[in-house]
Amino acid sequence: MLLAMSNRSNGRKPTDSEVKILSVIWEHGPKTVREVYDLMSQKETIGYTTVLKFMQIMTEKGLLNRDTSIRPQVFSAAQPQHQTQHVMLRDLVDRAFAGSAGNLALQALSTSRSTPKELREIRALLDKLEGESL
Amino acid sequence: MLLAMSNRSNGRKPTDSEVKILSVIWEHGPKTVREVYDLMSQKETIGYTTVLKFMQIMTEKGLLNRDTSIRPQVFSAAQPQHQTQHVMLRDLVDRAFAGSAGNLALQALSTSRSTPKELREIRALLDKLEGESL
DNA sequence: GGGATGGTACGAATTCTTTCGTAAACCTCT
DNA sequence: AGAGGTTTACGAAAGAATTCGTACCATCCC
Repeated sequence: MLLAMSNRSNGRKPTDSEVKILSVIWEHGPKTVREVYDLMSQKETIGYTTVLKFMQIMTEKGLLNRDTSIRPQVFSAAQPQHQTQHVMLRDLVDRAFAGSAGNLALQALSTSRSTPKELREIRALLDKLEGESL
Repeated sequence: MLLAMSNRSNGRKPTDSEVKILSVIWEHGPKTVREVYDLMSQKETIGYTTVLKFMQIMTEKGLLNRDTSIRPQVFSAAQPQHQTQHVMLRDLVDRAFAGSAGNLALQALSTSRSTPKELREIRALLDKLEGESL
């Protein structure tokens, strides 16, 4: 049986800004607002309270969890990275690739370099998928 | 040598609504506003003038071309489908997959069924890519 | 030609996203 | 305890994207 959706975020894809913040946390682990701000401002100009506001909104939406027991509050991703990626991928596949994930994968591989390791992993997955469909 | 970008659209990714309209035209070929509207309203509730407005904006942005010589004007995609897909893919890879297209492809394949034909094509592409990197 | 029908342009309201100022709350240090 | 610095909450402005009403224009048919 399915779990009721805990809040309005789960099915809905995060906005561009939300993904930027999630990326920081995915890469560096749970962080305070200031830490996220410091990391983000290396790459772009953004205000501290802007980052704060996003993280508050994301907490409301259920994209982030926060530990309010300690003082600079620490925020972590509420959903596993792969799950959020999956939501975004599905959205893109449906909207722009007529539902064909295979076609999307094909384009992704053909238009940008991948590492040999990734290529091996994909081949292994392919072996597995084709094995299943016999 | 490179062509100057004809307008502000080319590097910028289309909005969600714009992609919906592009998808219709990609799938069915050049269409009038009414035709696009008819196709879209099968799947969702949307007003005729809303669709019209989008198609006008998209024409300004250079996403669509229109033939004004005939009366119900016919709109066609100004960019090849794969190019627009590429822009969106790159955006997603950069924002949510830390730049790794291979990782994106892997997720796309593992989370949704692909047809045997697609799998064969991907394998062929893999062969080609790995051949190159020797 | 003139009214009916359908197409096109325009402008504006609405909603969602992004941005940040300001002030209140909290913590540290003396 | 209180000053000074940092963190958090709040609200609202600015900007984008979406939506549609209304009015103007073209075409078709009598």
